[in-house]
Amino acid sequence: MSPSNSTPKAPGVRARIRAELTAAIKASARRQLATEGASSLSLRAIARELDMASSAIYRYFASRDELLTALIIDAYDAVADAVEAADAAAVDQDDLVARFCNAATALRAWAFEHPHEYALIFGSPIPGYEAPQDTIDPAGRVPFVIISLVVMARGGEHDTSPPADPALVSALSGLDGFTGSLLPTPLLSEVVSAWAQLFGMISLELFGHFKNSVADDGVYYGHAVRDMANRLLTSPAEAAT
Amino acid sequence: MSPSNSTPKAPGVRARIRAELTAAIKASARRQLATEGASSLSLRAIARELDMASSAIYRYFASRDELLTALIIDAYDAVADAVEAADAAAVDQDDLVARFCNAATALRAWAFEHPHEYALIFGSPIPGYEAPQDTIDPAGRVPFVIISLVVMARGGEHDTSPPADPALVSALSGLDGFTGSLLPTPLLSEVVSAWAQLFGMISLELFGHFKNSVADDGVYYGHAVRDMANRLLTSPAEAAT
DNA sequence: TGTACATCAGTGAACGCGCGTTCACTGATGTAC
DNA sequence: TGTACATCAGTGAACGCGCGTTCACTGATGTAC
Repeated sequence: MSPSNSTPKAPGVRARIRAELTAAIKASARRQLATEGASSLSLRAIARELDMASSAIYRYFASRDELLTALIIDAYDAVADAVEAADAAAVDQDDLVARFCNAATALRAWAFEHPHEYALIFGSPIPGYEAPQDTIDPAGRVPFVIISLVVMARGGEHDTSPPADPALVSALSGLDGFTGSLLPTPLLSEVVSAWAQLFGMISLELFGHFKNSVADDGVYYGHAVRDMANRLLTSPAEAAT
Repeated sequence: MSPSNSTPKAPGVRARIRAELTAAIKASARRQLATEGASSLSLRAIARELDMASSAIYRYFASRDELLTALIIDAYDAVADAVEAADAAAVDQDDLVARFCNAATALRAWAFEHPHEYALIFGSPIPGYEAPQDTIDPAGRVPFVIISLVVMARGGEHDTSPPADPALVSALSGLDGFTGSLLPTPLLSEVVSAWAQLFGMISLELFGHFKNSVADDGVYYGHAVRDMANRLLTSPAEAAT
C-alpha cells in the first residue's frame, strides 16, 4: 500500500510466518536451556513442544550447532541492549560515575533475570561447539560500553606514570581498536581488571560460590561497583585536589 | 606382619584393589570430562574404557551423580593442594606479597593444566545436579588461603576508616568464620573483590573471552596479581611512610 | 485474470546410535569356629 | 588346618527411554507470462 512497503522484494506473508516460527523455535530452545542446560539442548524436544515433526526444525536451522549459535548471538545482543539502555538512561550524561554504576547494575540484573543465557555466553564452553566469527562483534558490545566510559573520563589525560612494562603493553595491544589508543597501559590494565571483577562477582554469585559467605542482595555488588567507578574514572590529579 | 598393619580391621588385598579400581574409574571419568564435558559424562563409556560391564560401576558409585560429586571434591582438593603448596614454598614466609603472588600464580597454572576440572567446579552449574554438603569444606580452602594472607598482613590493624554501611557489614557477615572477625568491613569487601577478580581473569581467559583482546601469556595476569597484592596487603599507614 | 511451474514448509518413517539403572546370577575372596 | 557360611565383585541381558539427521513425499504458497 504505502510506497515505503514496496521494497525491491516485498516481505510477503510467508516470510513473516517464517520469522515468527524461527522466533518460536528460539523461544522454546531458551525455555529448554533453563531446565536442561546447553549441552543437552534437544531439537526433538523443541519440535515436540511446538507440535511439529522433528525434521521440520531443519527448515529453519541447518543443525543443532547453528541453533546454538543463534541463541548465543541473541544473548550477547540482549545483555548489550540492557547495558546500553541503562547507560543511556542516566539523568546526567556527564556524570560518568553514575553511568558506570547504571551499566554495571544492569549487567548484574540481566544476568539474574536470564541465568541460563548468561551461562550460555559466560559459563563453561560447550564441549564440541566452536563459536563462529559472527559471535565476536556482539560479544564485544558490553566491554565496549565500559571501556568507552573510561576513555570519556580520562582519554588523553597527561600520563604521569612511569613507562610501562613493554610486555604488558604488547599483551594488551589487542585492545587498541577499542580505546583508540587513548588510554595509558596501566589504566587499560585496570579496565581489564575491572571487567574481570564484574564478571567474577556475577558469576561467583550466580554459580553458587557465594553461598554461606556473601549475601545475594546486591549490597556488596553495589559497593564494589561504586569503588570501582571512582577508582577508574577519577584521575589521580583530580583526586588530589 | 608388622604390628602397625594389624589395625582393628586389616586393610586386606580386597580393599586395596577396590581403592585402585575406584581411582581408575575416576581417572577415566576425568579423561572423559575433557572431551565430552560434565553433563554428558557417561558411566557406560567409562565401563567400556575399563573393559568391564557397565553395571559393575555400581559396585563403586551408587549413581552418576555420586561419581560427579567425587570428581568435584577431588578437583577442589587438587586445586587447593596446588595453591597451598605454592604458598608454603615461598622462600621467605614473612614476605606475604610474594606468598600471595605464588598462590595466585599456582591457581592460574592449575586451571590451565586442568581446564575441565576447573570448569567442573567454577563453570556453569551442571543442570539437574545439586551439590551436596560434602563439597562445602574443600570449596573453601583456596579462598581461605587468600583471606588468611590478608589477615596475617593486616588483621587487627587500627581501623581508621569511617563506620561502614551496616548493610554491607551484614552482607559480608557470613565470612566471619574465615577471618575471625579480624578485618574491618571495607578491607573484607576488597578481599572478596580480589577473589572475584582472580576468578574472573582466569575464567575469562580459559573460556575464550580474551581472544583478540588480551594475550594469553600470563603477563597481564602477573601484573594484575602484583597490583592486587600490594593493594590488599599493605596498610595505608605503611604506604604513607 | 488465469494458467503452468518452481519454490518452500511440513510430514512420518527410518537409520544407527546413545544412555542410566535394575536384576538374577556365578565365582571368588574373606571370616568364624 | 579345615570346613561352612556370608560377603563381595563382576556379568550379561533387559527395560524403557532418548537423540541428530536423512529421505522421499505431499500440499500449499508464491512467481512469471
